[in-house]
Amino acid sequence: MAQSDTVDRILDAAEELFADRGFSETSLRMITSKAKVNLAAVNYHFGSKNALIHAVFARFLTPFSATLETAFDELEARCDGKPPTLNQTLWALTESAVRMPQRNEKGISIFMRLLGLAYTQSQGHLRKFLEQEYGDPFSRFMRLLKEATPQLSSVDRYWRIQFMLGATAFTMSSSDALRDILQNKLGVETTIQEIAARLVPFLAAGMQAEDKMLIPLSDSHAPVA
Amino acid sequence: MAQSDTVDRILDAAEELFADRGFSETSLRMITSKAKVNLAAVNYHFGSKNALIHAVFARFLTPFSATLETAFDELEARCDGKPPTLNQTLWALTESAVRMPQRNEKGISIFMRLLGLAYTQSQGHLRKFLEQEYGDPFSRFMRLLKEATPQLSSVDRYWRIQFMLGATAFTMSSSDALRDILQNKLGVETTIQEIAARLVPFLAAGMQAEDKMLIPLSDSHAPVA
DNA sequence: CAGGGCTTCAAACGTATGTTTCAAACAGAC
DNA sequence: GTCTGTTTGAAACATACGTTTGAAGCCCTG
Repeated sequence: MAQSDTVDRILDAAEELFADRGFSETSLRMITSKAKVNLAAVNYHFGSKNALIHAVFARFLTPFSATLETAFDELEARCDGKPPTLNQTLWALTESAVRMPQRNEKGISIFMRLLGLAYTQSQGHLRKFLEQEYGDPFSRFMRLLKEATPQLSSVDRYWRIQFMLGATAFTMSSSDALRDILQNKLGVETTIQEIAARLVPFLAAGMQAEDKMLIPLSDSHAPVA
Repeated sequence: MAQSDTVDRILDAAEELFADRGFSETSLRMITSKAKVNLAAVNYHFGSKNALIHAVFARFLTPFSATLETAFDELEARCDGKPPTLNQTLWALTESAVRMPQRNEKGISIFMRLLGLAYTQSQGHLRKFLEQEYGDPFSRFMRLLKEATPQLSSVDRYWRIQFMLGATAFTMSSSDALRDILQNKLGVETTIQEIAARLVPFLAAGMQAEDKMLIPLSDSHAPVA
């Protein structure tokens, strides 16, 4: 450790605590004591708690978005001209995520949980930050999805993308807990790769569902009270 | 207003603020000032902030779980003997939710968001409360899902249920924001009923997806770093 | 109208938070 | 070794929080 590793220790501790407890519920004192650094170190190195949150995301998202862009480049080159299929697009994303160099065994699942929290907790500053810094690869992914599902109307596609995001973020964000439950109930071990292998076909099938299911909701029974 | 409506005003304000900002991010002072009641009223009427959170959930969930049990009763009666199909089960749940008497125009979507938050934010006390008070209808729903998908292995079913929960909780939990985006981008209004009408076929299709997609993830490219 | 149980109110309490301060410790260059 | 800029340290700051207090107000019964 030629130069101080204070910054990394703070990031490690913050990442884990944020993932476990959310942003507002994690205090700087928890972070600094877990990281075994002085309380003031966060404000010294990052400026503020919000800036620390941004840094936690940036440490993962910056290399990830680069990997993702490369994967999309390769995919589009391989398909030259023709738009990639839905499955190809989803797998490009999934593989990029799974193949990211991971800091520890928790790796990707911690980060999925953080992404889920970012989407869920209102935290306006985070939303703005992510949009600003990583809007491009996201837009590109959206464009690929659009080209892969030309049969869908814009509105249908929009909602189904939200459903995919939800299933993914939610599952990955609690995958540790879910894996534990599965382990206890059915005695089965599950890797994050296996979860992805189950998730992608689920998403693809939902995305390509045929019917819109226009059964009127409000008229099928007499209204209540 | 024969007797004071303080309790209801607090519940209304809390419900909306919790849905907008989350639990930790909503202070009692925000709630009481929005409800135009004294700060101490919350602790007087409910005992604590956590108890207020429980009360907000109970006000909706108690009648809802009753409605849901009835819907399941009717469904099982209609199918006498044979297990209800996946679509029937999902629609029984959805209709019960949509047909709940609603306090205002936001109605169900506020509550969906709250349910999503309950699942997402760690809030141990809430988890415990919900499990204890409303675990039965939830277990019944799970049993129906199991009987409706006998072709799935326990493990597959387990994960796909998680995917469904995720898509639902996530979408509902941010449905206001999503609707706003849709409104701005495509100029489309969307009701919660329409979202449900799009979500259910997505879930059903995903739940019944054929293949397990056993493409090995790690071998399709050279590993990174 | 007098009394008593609810309910409201303003104020304060203790605690926890994010942030700032400023002196001490440290590093590398000369 | 001394100096300079960077990093750490203990302590304090101001603020916001959930909760408690005790007096005042209210409404109904007798």
